[in-house]
Amino acid sequence: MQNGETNHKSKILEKIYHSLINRFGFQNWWPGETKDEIIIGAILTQSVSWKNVEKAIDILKENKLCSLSKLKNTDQETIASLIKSTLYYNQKAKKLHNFISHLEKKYAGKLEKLFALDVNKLRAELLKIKGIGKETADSIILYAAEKPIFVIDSYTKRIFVRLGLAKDDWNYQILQNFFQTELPAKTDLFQDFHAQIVKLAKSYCTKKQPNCVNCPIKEFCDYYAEK
DNA sequence: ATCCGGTTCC
DNA sequence: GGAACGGGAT
Repeated sequence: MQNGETNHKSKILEKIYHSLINRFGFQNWWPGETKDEIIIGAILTQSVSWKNVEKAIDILKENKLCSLSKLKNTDQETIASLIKSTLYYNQKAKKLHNFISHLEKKYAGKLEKLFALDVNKLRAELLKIKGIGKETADSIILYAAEKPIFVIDSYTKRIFVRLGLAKDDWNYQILQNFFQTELPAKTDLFQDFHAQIVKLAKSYCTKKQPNCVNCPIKEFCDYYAEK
């Protein structure tokens, strides 16, 4: 049985999530896209907005190159030239190749083989690839492999520090443990919760001049209470 | 702590 | 036209 404190936080998280859903509706993230596209998107979106990524994905699609097998046979310079909109295009072209060659070497190029690993092994495996950090690994696991792991990003940290549920010095791992301790390990829930967080961060809980008055979860928020 | 180096918002 | 955006490697 859980102690009172843990149970209390679970309840608050649950209320927060339902308030978000009530305002924004269920966020159907990465619907209808292939696993390849999700992985490519997860790498390309590092440190840039999704707008930049969409442009690059569209161009890759126009060139019939938006799959891992196609990118495998495309040289880095060509890939880089097509994904210019994602800022660090040379690095990212290399990262895409790193992912693909790791998959080739250890999993016969088959995602199903890689994704057959359990969550922890899969994460460790992804983190071996140069260019795949925690957030990218977890995004791939949650949205492409469809296994329950809670994705942390700077939005998550900003929101939950403002709420008063997290401390400013919590690192990625501590933050992730917090969510995974307090929430049931459901893929659907983790996928949508993260999407709701992104939605809130962009629409209300912005870095500068957040729109607290109209925020759907202001009633739970220390930051709002202190204003 | 700095590099990477396009796009968006003011 | 300049700041802000913000993940990963080193």
